[in-house]
Amino acid sequence: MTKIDAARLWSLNHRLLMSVITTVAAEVGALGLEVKELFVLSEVDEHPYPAELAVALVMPKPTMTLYVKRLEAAGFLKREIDAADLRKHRLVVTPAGRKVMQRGLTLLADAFAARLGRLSGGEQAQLRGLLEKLV
Amino acid sequence: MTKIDAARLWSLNHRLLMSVITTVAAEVGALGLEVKELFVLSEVDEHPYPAELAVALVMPKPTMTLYVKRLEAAGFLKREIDAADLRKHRLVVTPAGRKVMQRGLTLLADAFAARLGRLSGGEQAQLRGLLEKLV
DNA sequence: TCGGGTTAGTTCAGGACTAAACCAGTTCAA
DNA sequence: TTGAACTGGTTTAGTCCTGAACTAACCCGA
Repeated sequence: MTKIDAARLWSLNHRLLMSVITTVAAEVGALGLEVKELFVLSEVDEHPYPAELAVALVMPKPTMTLYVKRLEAAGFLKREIDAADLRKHRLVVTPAGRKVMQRGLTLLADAFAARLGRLSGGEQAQLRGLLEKLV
Repeated sequence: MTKIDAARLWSLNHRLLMSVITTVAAEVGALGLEVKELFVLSEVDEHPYPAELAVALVMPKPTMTLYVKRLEAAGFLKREIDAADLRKHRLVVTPAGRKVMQRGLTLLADAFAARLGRLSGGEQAQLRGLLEKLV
């Protein structure tokens, strides 16, 4: 694979993602959160602190502060002070948050699945395996 | 593949792209353009009008106006009025623009290739085939 | 040849994002 | 047990981006 081909590949991938985001934006918005907020919410279980989330999702800390604040205001998230380290804000997804999260992820997955539908089951598994090696 | 798995797959992919962007941002910036500007520039040959570019790259028209303006100011792009339709601005990549574009794409491709290096040649070909079916 | 509907591109105002600076709590060497 | 260096998180201030509204040019039917 030549270098320019790799760039082309990258570009293809980027366009795919942007396109999927814009198609679900309206429906996800109806749930009361933005697509990016949905991504944050969906990683809280795995990375329950803002700083960890920022690293995991490749975004600056102040941005994460903002998202957490919004999600908390919307009642999708709660903060608790970590007894072991008083600087840390342990994040907990509320029941309402969990419900919205699952609906949102379903919407997103449906839109992506509409694209994935062009692939066979075996190909989907392949793709997953390849991406996991890359990240 | 369940619905949540599809969302997970999407998330993996997104993270990969963001991560690659941030790693090349500094080097590409040294060339005198932003990563997103590079993407615009690289599609000008194929889509020589701002409106077409906006659709192709999945971004709003006002944003495209801004990028074209910057690229033009930097001397990487020229506008010509289309004789057949006076509303249209036909875009032409200048020699300087072409040089920067190739260097930028190489940087991007190298960064992506560094990730791709984790895959065998056969796997890379697989990935390419899968993504092309998806877009 | 008029005029309603459409498209290309821009402007502007307001919202989204983030770099820099900051405060508070933790850690650890002296 | 200090205090210097570090980490978690927020605030501020300013930049970047985009939805809405606009102008100019095109198209086409009556």
